[in-house]
Amino acid sequence: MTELKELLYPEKWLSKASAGDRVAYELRMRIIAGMIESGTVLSENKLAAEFAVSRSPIREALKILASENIIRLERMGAVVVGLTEKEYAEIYDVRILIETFVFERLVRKNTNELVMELNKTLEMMKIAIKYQDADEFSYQDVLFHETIIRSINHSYILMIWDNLKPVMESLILLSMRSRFLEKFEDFKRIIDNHQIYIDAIETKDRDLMVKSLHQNFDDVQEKVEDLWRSQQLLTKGVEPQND
Amino acid sequence: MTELKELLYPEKWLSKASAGDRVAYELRMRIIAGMIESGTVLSENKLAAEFAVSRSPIREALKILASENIIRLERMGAVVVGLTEKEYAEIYDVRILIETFVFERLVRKNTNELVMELNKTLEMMKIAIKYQDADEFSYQDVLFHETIIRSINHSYILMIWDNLKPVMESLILLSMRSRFLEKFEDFKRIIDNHQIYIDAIETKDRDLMVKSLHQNFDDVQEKVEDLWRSQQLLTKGVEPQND
DNA sequence: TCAAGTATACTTGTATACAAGTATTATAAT
DNA sequence: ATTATAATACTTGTATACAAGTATACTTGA
Repeated sequence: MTELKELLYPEKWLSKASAGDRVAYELRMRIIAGMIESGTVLSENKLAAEFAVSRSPIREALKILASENIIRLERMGAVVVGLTEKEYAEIYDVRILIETFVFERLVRKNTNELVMELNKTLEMMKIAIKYQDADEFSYQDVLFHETIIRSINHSYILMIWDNLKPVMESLILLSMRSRFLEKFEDFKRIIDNHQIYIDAIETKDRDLMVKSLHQNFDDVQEKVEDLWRSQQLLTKGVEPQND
Repeated sequence: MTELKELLYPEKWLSKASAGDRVAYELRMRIIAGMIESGTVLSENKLAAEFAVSRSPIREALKILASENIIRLERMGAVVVGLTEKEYAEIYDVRILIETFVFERLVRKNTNELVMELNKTLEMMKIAIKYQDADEFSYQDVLFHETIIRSINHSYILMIWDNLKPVMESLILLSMRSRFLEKFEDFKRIIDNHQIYIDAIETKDRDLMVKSLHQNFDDVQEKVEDLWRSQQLLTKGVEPQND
């Protein structure tokens, strides 16, 4: 059985996580990065051997990934679904959907506290760029959006975010890591765009918000499409499976 | 330990379900019906004894309910959150959100097949009323909306529905059961309203759709608020807990 | 009486064992 | 050679055991 070599997911983010969560985080990264091909059938026993844990945490991890639509639990084995262009577009849809919903709530609220919090996070992002820390940058980027979503105190919108967040986080991590190597100049634009988002919230300017929201997603999307294209080369023979 | 007396969730819907799923379905019904008060701390061991199964399926059930926001998994014990007026409004929000999204997709598609399917389901609902079968009526009602949502083939919108559906199903079941006893005349209006929904899809009339959608939710909401009021009397001392 | 420490009865997370079911492969009969 | 049947090597779901951690109650000391 293959030993667990290198972790894609930042280890320091897992300090308090259970074995099941660790496996879920790591498997998710591998699937989204294309290291595990679409269509692969995962066996609980094999995974348990590979990750050197028992079946209990593996089952937990598979349940989590299934709820995120990354794998499909079938009678025999968990089938990797992965993210095709279709899924990227769908994630995009849902993000637009919930963030515009949140914005509609925000325009009727006092956003001073939120704006302060977002400014803080934005400063953190700048520091992360300065020290070329892609993981820290990704963390703050995800936190930025989560802060906005949490601010309206809507448990069912938060539920949607909770389901989407792990996949988003993985996408952003992979996107930012490669960008720090290849397209470092992108980050100025990303920072600017987040500033526009803050301004939109502060001035309650819907149009500005939508503009920056789309730009923001395109920033991740663009890189992600590259990612997907390179995946496609690896997995060109695999049949896309739909229900 | 208390033996499992009477099941709130229809047994025949559980034919293929695992023990964990059964427990989840039943616990969900009890929580939503107010039989288990908000704030109650559930113990895995006690539940295992009560449902006469081991801790494994209980853990599975608690994970499911936590992902639906019905309970909160804490360090010691699972705390019942339940549904207050706030949560009802939030569920309503999300339903409006996803069904309007779905409708926007539908206006650009051929909906002949869907409309036929919906007509079939509507006929089923009429039969269920004729034979005063509240559970069957609820089943078809939930199916009606699920059919619409599935029709656009959007896995991430479906993901949201999958998370919302069990709670919706429970709400509708409870609502319809009491209505069959008390307000039988409501059903004509409900049927009419579903017909309007179908017409809206057929003619791709946005305004008609929104109108019927809101009416449809109000139909459940109304009864549900009664339910909540009666719950409130039972649990008036319990502090509502928010994070 | 009250504070501090200790014992105990919980809790969760993980490992392991087993039963029941399902594919796959091998064997036997035509 | 092909089909039917039986053996096997998987699979999942559930029960149980155990370790480590946490709250509660109890005891001991002043």
